[in-house]
Amino acid sequence: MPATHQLKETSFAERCYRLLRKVPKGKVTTYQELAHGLGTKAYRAVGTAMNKNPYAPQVPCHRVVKSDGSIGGFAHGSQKKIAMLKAEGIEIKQGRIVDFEARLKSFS
DNA sequence: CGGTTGACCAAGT
DNA sequence: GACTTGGCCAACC
Repeated sequence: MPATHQLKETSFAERCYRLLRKVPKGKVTTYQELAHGLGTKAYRAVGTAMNKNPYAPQVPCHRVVKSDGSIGGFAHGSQKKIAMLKAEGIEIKQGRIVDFEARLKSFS
C-alpha cells in the first residue's frame, strides 16, 4: 500500500484531544498523566497541543492542570480557566486545586 | 537537519 | 514556601 495513504492521521496532538475527552466533568487531569496515558513522556508537547486545541470547548482543555496541583496556563488567561473549573464544582484556593488528588483522573 | 520555543517536571538552593 | 536550573519531547522555521 502507498505510504501516502495513512489509515490514521493521528498526530500527537489529535491523540491528546481524544484521550482528554474521557475526563468527566468535575474532575481534572495533568499534562503528565495525559502524556503517560498516550505512552510517552512528552508532557511539554501536550501543553503545546492544548494551546492549539481547535476542538474547544468540545475538548475540555481547561481540565488539564500541572502535576503539583497548580493551575498551569490557558490560552484565554488562567483566570478564565479557574472560573470554568469552579463552574464545574472544582474549587481553587490560592492557585491550587482543592483536594487535588481526589479530583485527579489518571490513565494508568 | 539544526536551533528555538513552550498551557511542563523534578530536584536543588 | 518561592525561585533557579537542567532535562524532556514534539512542532515550527
